[in-house]
Amino acid sequence: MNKTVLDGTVELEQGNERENVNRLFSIGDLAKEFDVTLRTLRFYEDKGLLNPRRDGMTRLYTRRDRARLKLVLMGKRVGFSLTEIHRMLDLYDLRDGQVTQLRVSLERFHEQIDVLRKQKDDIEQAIHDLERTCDVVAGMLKEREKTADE
Amino acid sequence: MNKTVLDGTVELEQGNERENVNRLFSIGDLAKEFDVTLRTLRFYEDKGLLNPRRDGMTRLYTRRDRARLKLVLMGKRVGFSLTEIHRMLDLYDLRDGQVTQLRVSLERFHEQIDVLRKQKDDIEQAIHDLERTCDVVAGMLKEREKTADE
DNA sequence: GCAAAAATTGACGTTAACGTAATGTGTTCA
DNA sequence: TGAACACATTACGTTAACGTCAATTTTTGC
Repeated sequence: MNKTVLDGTVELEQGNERENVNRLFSIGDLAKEFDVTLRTLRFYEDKGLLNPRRDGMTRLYTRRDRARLKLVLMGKRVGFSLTEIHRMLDLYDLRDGQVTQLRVSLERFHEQIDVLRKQKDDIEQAIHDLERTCDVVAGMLKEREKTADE
Repeated sequence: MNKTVLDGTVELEQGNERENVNRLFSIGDLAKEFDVTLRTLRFYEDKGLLNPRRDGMTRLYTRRDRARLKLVLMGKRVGFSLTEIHRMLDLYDLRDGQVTQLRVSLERFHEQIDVLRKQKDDIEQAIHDLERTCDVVAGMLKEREKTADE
């Protein structure tokens, strides 16, 4: 069986590299891997999106933290705010159960899809307008060049 | 022949309501018509997006100002920043220009179209991602409901 | 001719998502 | 052993696009 999808990615459970499962990441590791700054990671922690362990003062990120980070970045890519992402992560964390929670987040996703679709339509409209404008300008150019030639 | 497209809208030239062509709008008129606040209109002016005449202190918006406002709001709708909109308005204003100017603005338009196309692609990608996620969550829901029934 | 409605100009406030010092601690390694 | 790193905290700065008073005029309706 696969590991839970809600950790961000579907990964096959395999026995090899057993150590790797418990691997810990430094803040720099994650920063490099996901191309974000240290500040960003600390900021996300501040906002409750991540909560790595500590070795003294130093942050130690587990594989689970890494997965959450992936989700955060994915959420951002598709246009969610950090606050929205936070709520969704909370939902994910209630993974021992509630069907209703899953329903809620599913609905959210669909709403967001609608938003994106509308944005897409608007952009298509804008492209269309600009193309038409281009036609007009091109026409003007032709005329100018013609009368200039005569 | 139609009025220039570069005013933002193509409107048929008709003789009726001759006065209407020179009609002036108060700041409140436009605010109501486009559902923006007075602050917004003054802000846009501050940013050089609009420049209504004055009757003493009071702003008077011409039909042209109104058309520009339309463009601004349309630009915002499709996700442009005010700065980008500003640049585009500048281009629109080059309409009595020389051939070379026309060429330049034509090129800018094409660049802008490319930008829009890329944005559109990004959004489409995001939509796909979200749809896939929806599938996954929907699948989980099915499972939960099933095991709950047993 | 006067109160109410509409406009005016400041100027500080707000939210999101970090950036950017400034300063300090702990480890490494040539 | 000391210069270079990686990490830490604190805290003010930034950008966009307005919101929100406040304190005054101006304009309009009756």
